Amino acid sequence: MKEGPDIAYIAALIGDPARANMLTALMSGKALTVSELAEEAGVTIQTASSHLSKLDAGGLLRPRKQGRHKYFSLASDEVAHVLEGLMGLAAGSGHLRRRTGPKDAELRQARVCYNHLAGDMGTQMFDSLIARGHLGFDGEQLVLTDTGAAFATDFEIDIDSLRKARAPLCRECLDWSERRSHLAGSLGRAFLTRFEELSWAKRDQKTRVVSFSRDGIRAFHNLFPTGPLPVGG
Amino acid sequence: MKEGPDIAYIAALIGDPARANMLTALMSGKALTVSELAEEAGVTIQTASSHLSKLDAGGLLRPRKQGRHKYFSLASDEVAHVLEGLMGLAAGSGHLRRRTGPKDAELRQARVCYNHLAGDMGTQMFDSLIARGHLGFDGEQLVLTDTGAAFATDFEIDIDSLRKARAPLCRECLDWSERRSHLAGSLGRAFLTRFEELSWAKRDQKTRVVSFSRDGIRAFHNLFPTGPLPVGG
DNA sequence: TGAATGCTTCGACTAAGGTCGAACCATGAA
DNA sequence: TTCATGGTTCGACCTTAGTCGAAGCATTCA
Repeated sequence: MKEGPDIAYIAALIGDPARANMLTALMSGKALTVSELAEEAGVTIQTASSHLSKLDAGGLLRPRKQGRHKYFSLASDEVAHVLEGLMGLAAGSGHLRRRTGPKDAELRQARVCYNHLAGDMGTQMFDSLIARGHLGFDGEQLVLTDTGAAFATDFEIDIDSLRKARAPLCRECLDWSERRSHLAGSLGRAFLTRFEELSWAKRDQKTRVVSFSRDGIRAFHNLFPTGPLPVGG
Repeated sequence: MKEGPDIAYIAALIGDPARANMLTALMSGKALTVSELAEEAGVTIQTASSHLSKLDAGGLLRPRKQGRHKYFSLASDEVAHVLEGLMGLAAGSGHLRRRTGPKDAELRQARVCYNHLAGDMGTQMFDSLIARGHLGFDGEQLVLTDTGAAFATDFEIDIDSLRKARAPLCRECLDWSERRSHLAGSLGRAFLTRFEELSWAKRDQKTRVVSFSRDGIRAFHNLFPTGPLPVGG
């Protein structure tokens, strides 16, 4: 009995535990099959199939058929963005899903948040970029400075083509585990991609954990120092 | 069975139609009593009370007692932001709640979106500010330019004190009815407040409709022209 | 053609939770 | 105190929808 978009319909879609698990899994940015998502959600394949068709009907997913597999990914950045926001609210109200096993600690250290780096290392990177003046705020809006553009270019990230794309270059993303910001947007993704290219880190396929090698960690801290600035730095 | 925040819990809270109606009503930014929210949601007071205590437990609301009334408002900007996002997804997937009555048209023209102006006039204002160079993008990040700051100051908006506050100055907000951007953030609110101060517009108490007077519309279009720019403009 | 794999559909069961009437508390006014 | 009003709590009802077994398509491979 009212005006406006049916927010309850979408929220109810996300509000089922099994479906929420699937969506969370898809936050990694990867496309997953029905059976993988069933496993992820802890339900049988039949139920998963039913859930996925509902999510699809709600426009939250993008399905693709390949042979006898059916792959699902999130429909858009907007969907991912809303999910991020919900995670923030859930973490804020102290509703963590569970705190079992070692995976949780790893997740807090470094994980993928829709293709960019989140967790402790994500916020470290963010803080360092801010401290060096590579990122700045214009009235709380996150912007890439000139030195920041040069820095990224040095790291072999093609800023110009990122700027041309429709997607936001840099966005601030609130980290649910740290309750602090990290870098999202196409630049955030580009950084993570470079880390993988350089074999500094690789993503776990199933858990969103990002594991850095020893050399990777060293190089990372070298590139994104967090200590006191050197004079003139 | 997983890591991370319990997104399903929050989404399920929003996912009930009655609760979603209440939250939508609170998007006006006003604090409402239990009975008002019950009316808004179309349920009895008992059920409303039960819903509200759940929403409160989930950290989505901020309750305040005054005498024998109990007022609820949204807990934070973050909550409003997530709700906006959900509206965008719902509108995008074509799930409008209903299209009855004249209210819907009025809502599309001008409405309140958590204290800033949305709808057709909201996007007009946004487009005009962009076209005049008062707002700009830094890699798709919305920023207020120097001329924009001067423009706002001329309109008797105290930019400096807005900048000092924690809240973002200007944010891009995707409009569910227009599928285009309008201006959110503290600057967006300041503009709407000025419109009311100048009696250009006033808000309907119950429906989020913002109705402009004839003079108000004229002044608005004068201030935010959308046609071709005058030479040298 | 047949077998195996991946996914969908159907139907029946079950549990969760939204709903309201009725009674109960709290505040404020007379 | 007594009454009226605003909210909350309790209990019973009942719809909704998540769940899985079983059967049915579709695709690939031998």
